Amino acid sequence: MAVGSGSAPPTGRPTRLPRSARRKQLLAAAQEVFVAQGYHAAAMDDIAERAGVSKPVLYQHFPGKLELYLALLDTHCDAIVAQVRSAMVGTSDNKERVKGAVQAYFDFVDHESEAFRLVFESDLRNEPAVRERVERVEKGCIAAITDTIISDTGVSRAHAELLASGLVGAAETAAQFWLAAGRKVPKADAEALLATLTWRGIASFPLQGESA
Amino acid sequence: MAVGSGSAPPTGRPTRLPRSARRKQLLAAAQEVFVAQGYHAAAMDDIAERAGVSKPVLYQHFPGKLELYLALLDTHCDAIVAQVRSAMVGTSDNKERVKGAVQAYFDFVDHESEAFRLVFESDLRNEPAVRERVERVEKGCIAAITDTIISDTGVSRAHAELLASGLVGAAETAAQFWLAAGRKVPKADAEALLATLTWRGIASFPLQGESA
DNA sequence: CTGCACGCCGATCTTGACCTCCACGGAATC
DNA sequence: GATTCCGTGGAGGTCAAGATCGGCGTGCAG
Repeated sequence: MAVGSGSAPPTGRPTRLPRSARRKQLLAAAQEVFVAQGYHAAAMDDIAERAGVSKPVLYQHFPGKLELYLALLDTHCDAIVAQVRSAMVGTSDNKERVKGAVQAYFDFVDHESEAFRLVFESDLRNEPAVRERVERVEKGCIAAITDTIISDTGVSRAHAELLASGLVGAAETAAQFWLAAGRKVPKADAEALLATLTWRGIASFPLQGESA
Repeated sequence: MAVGSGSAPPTGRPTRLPRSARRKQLLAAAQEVFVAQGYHAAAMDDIAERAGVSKPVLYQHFPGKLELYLALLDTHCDAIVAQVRSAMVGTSDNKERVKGAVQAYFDFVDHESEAFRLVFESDLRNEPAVRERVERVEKGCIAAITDTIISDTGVSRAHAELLASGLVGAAETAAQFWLAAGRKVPKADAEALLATLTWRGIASFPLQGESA
């Protein structure tokens, strides 16, 4: 959208650009198209046109469609995992941890570009490279929460993983639903609601341990 | 796999079949391939070969690849919604309702054919017809739970929907994770664990504010 | 016994999308 | 101010996959 020296006119000056800026612009255009159309429906022609350049330029920056998609994916995969991890290590108050993790999912989904669709709604999970990334995100988030659950409750790893996956699923699905429903509920309220739901669910599990 | 009169030999007599049986066999073969490979990666050749017939027969039974997929999808979409609905109306004990809904998801996922992937992991959400089906499942399950939440807690519809989406997401994600992890935990234990988690989460909502 | 009808298969066509080749235009240099 | 160079643009090749036509063999009616 925002190209350094204004948007590319349909026809006129071909706007020469330094390589780095061009690449960033191509990534932005690709993200818009991939998010809007999905991987398969998105054509390289569309991406090139969206960026205001021709296809060869695209292929001078990325070897192929898959690599372009993976570059985008990698950009966002780290973000959500890092946020959840940071929510875990940022405090020792478990209630705050839950709140932080829920907020991480809502922030991720609330990002204007809707880039979360690349991760949560990818139509390329069969591709091993994509599958690996997506699973790493899910596993990473679950693992972070799992460790916290284990060390604070003492339940078995298998059970802790199941609980963690449940919490992750709640946050993820609710965040997506909140967005799909048009943000009818204020973001802070939605986050608080989900945080309360998940916190009440998990809080009593420290059986004989701390009671909040 | 099991064809009425034994498996189709690689070469021999081409096993003539009545139309109805042939259709069911084609649907079964298509389901296996779609589940294993996803929609895009699945080729009509693969499906035909899996069924032991040639492509023209496939097109004599279904107008195209999309219609074949939709036929499969319709078969399974109703199942999960009906199960969740039945869990809601089958009792007035909310704890049992939660247990029943969780069990519905685990049963759905535990079905041998792994047909749940057609609904939960479809790589064709861009297709409006598919999108409509999948969203109807999600919306339907959420709606069923939402109504129960509203009538038993009195929270606003928007908030109840968010809570319901959270519960649905927890059950769905946990069930899938449980399966992906290789059923390490006995099914009944996993169901009980998730039922406890979600029940504890939702149980104290009646008459309670959100800021604990 | 013989002609007929029907379901099935091998081989083919076509579309559409990813990925490269020949002409043009501005910028730096002497 | 002319030349050379490099990046851009439109037109085309290739290939995979969905969709389809003439031949064949089997079982049945007459």
